[in-house]
Amino acid sequence: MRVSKFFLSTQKEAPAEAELPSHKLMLRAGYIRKLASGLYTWMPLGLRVLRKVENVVREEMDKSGAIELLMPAVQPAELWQETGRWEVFGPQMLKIKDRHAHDFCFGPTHEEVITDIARREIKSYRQLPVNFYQIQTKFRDEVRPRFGVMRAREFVMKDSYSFHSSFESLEQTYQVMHEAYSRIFTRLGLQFRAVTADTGAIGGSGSHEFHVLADSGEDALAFCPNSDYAANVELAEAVAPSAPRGAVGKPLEKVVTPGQKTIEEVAAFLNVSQKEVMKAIAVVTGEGQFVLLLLRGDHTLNEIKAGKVLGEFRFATNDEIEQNMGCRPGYIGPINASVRMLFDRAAAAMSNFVCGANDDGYHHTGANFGRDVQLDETNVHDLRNVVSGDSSPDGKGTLELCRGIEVGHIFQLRTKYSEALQATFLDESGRVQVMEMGCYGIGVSRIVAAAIEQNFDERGIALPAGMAPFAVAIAPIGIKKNEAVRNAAEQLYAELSAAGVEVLLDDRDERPGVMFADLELIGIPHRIVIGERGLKEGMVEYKGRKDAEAQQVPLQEIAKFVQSRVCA
RNA sequence: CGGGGUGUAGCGUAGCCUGGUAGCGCGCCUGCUUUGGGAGCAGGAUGUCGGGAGUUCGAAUCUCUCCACCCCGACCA
Repeated sequence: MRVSKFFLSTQKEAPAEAELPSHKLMLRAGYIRKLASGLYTWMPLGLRVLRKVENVVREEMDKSGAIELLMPAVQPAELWQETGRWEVFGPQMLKIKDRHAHDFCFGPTHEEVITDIARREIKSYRQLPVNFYQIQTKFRDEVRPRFGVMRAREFVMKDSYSFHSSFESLEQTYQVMHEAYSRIFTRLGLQFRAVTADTGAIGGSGSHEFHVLADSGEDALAFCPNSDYAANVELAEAVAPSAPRGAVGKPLEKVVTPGQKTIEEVAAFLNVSQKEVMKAIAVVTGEGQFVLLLLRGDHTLNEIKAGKVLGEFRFATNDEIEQNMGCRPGYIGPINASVRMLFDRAAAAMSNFVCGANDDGYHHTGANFGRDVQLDETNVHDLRNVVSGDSSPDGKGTLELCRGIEVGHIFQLRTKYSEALQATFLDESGRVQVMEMGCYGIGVSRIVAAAIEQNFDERGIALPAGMAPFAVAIAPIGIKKNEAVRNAAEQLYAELSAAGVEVLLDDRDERPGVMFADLELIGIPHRIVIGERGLKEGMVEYKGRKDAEAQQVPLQEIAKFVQSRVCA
């Protein structure tokens, strides 16, 4: 491709709207342009990158035995009503009406449609297992789209759905997909980690998320460096402290703590560590029950874990706290509280601790279970987020935390959708059985942003070879004026093109600095500079995008030289 | 949806407090010069100052209102 025949649109300064490096760079490099919040045009350059990702995904899916199809983006309400998700999915689903006022949605996902296909097409165990996939545009009306295509409303997703005659078969395909996903992210040159994940509302027995590791990631991940334990912090188990609870050593005292409401303030005021303060969080369940959740002061509540114990819940309002506790938030505590209380495992192991006295402006010190607070073991649960240094649930060391961008998620759906939509088949003995299902998603467009988040420097995008928009760029200096330069550039361009290398010839006759800056910004992995100076010696210059220094290569050898690097 | 913030040329911004001719850098167009790290000189084009209403002799500036966008929280690939 010649730059003069292509469409580059680079900018020196990033629009003020962008925050993340990947978002800024994608805008500056002309990969994407925003149409509206969460809606982006993939410009020619960015589209090439998106297609690279799609192709790797497609190849590996095909290799794994999955079969590609393409479902409509617009789906009728009836199907969603059958599974009950028309209401459940909520405002995240873009609902539309056609000219006959019939309800449709722009598909946020395709379980309903594919299960409808399965129930119509699959009659016999002989047709199972089967794994369908598509690469397609989804729309989810995100509460807060952000970070460019990282969390867009319209995005490209690879979604696949497998159908099985038995759970064992589902587990097998699940494993195959796990391996296929690992190959995909490896081939794309990404640092990633697979973690066990919360299945959320989808349910089922197993779920893994694939995360591209990046400090800007929205998810916190816990992993054990000594074993293969890795889990989303949403799910990672905080095991009970191994040390037994300390002995009662102090008398209970009520101390004045005027204006000291937060754990930080109270700990500093009383000159104790936050670990010695008990945190009380007031919530109200879906049934309207007021509940106090007790955690160690330095820990944070894991709302998903709490939800598993309580069901639906929300944080209590200040008025509700005053009504139930007789004091303002900031001073609530477990002593003499006549409300339901749930203790985190670590909180239950505290002794001689500080807690709110349920009296405005007062806390207790020297509080202890048994003497001051009755502890029923059935009220002790894992309620908190794990922190770095916690024991690994597999007992093989301590946990570390890192951040990740979720780019893939695989689920064992079991029969949730097949049952609702009556996707059944006849087994070997002629009995009607409900199909087992798995589903597997990859955020294709998100991968582009995540990859840039992991591969950039102060000069711009430095994508791994497998994703770069072009493999090689030729930058001839003074192409219009200098015939030798022009000929050498044209010849090399023809030679590399003929060899099947994706090569970009910068024939704009720009100044060197402009070409270099653009080629580095847009993320071309290999650059060949052809100038009058070197040409006199029969040399051209090669520089890898991540190299510190350029090197001189004889013109005669440069094609082979660069090809070996492109393929490497 | 709650909280915070921003809207001035394609991009980045000054001006707003204290009302009076809308400015700068980059980019764009023309010409000449220049060609190994975002060139120089000269000339030029581009603004419903987010929309509407109000106050005022006069509004980018003050008031109200709507809208859009961004950031922080609950969802997800």
